[in-house]
Amino acid sequence: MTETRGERKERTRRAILDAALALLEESSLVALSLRQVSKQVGIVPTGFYRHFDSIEDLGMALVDESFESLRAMLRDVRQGREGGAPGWMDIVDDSIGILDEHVHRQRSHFAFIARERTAGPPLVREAIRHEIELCERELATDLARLPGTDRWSTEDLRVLSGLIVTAMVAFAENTLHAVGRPGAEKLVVENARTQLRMVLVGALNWTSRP
Amino acid sequence: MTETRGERKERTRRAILDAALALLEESSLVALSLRQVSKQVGIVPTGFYRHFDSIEDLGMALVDESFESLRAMLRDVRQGREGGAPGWMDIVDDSIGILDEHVHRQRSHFAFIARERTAGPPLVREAIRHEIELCERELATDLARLPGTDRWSTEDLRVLSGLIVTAMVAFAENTLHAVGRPGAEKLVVENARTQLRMVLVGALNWTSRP
DNA sequence: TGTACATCAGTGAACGCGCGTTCACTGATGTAC
DNA sequence: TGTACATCAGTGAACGCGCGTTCACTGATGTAC
Repeated sequence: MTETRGERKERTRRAILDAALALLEESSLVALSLRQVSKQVGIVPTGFYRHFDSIEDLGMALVDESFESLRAMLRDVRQGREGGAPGWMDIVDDSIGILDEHVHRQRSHFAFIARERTAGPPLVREAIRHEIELCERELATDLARLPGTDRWSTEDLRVLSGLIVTAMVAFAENTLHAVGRPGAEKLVVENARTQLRMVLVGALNWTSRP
Repeated sequence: MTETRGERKERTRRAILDAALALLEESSLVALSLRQVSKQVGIVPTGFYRHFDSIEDLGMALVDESFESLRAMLRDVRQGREGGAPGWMDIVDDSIGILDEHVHRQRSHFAFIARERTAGPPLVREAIRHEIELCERELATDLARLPGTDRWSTEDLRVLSGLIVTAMVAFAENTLHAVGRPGAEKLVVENARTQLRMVLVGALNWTSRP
């Protein structure tokens, strides 16, 4: 034997998560059955319970790992910005490029979040909402560190972050919808780029009320 | 008899739509069963087929009537702007106020669209996407009529419309989430107001590339 | 190293339930004459 | 106005199916001595 019992169990767990992610590109958590997932994995339905209490429980695990990979991407975005002080517009272009690439590489994770954000079981919806709020907060902190934001109140920085995150969520959704149609994909990227530039022009000309 | 057969049929159809809307505040189309709806209406399951071919068909009818009422609201927004030339910021305040009121009055319609936009059956998703795109186009036309947009390319006007519509969709979703918590509701409105102002500051300082 | 026992991932049968859909029907409403 | 027939919204029984969950199980892996 080259594999311990724990490793084998982890492999099955992974297979369940992957099977669910694949099925969830077409369906939604609330319409996904434990038997569909088990069948896809190649285990008997009752075997599912060795790994998760319910489909909703599995959904929570998917939220965790989706945002783990998203956070890794956001670190990339920040890191790409360190050393050197590129212009605002370069930041926009780089960030959108990285997000675009990440959506393609983690397509099923983004499809999952986009869908369950509004349609998932209440606990899953709440977890996703919470994670997105954390992203907004982190973005606000980042923005506060950039030069030129001294005239901004903390409140306005958070509002701006909310706007940017909303636009980026929409960008990710549009990218998913355009996947496989190169012309459409390029248009979606251009669209997001311009939108973010518009928001930044607004930001640079903004002064928080006293 | 005071009611014709056609009137009675229409009344049942209306009851089915209303029952579905009520159930869909909690659930999603793909998890909604014909039997749940029939039970709520008080007819036998097979009676459903006299009015709709399937749950998906019922969903398409709900998309139609949701956007019909949304369009009525957008007419209000435009009308409120006629006669007199209020400042940009007044337009923002008025528009958000009207949208906010409408979301409250047609809560179930908005909840339906928010959910099925990403989670519905493919045909329903496509129909909603199409309707939202129409809204973007109409907004672009409206913006083109306003003074100060002469330096804008047609393309940039559409991109700006997309950004505004995205922000308004997010606003409607946030409002739904905040319903019943007055403090949160007020915050959501303030948030949307500020975001739209930021976008407009960006717009007023924007010049399309030659 | 060998043995005896414990753990536990995955099995397989069985259950009651809600599902969509079929079909033949009923009886009030509508229409033609 | 009265009669004979057509329409059709809603009924009710029946079907086969996939569902989540229970339970007792198997047999390979892990552990204690």
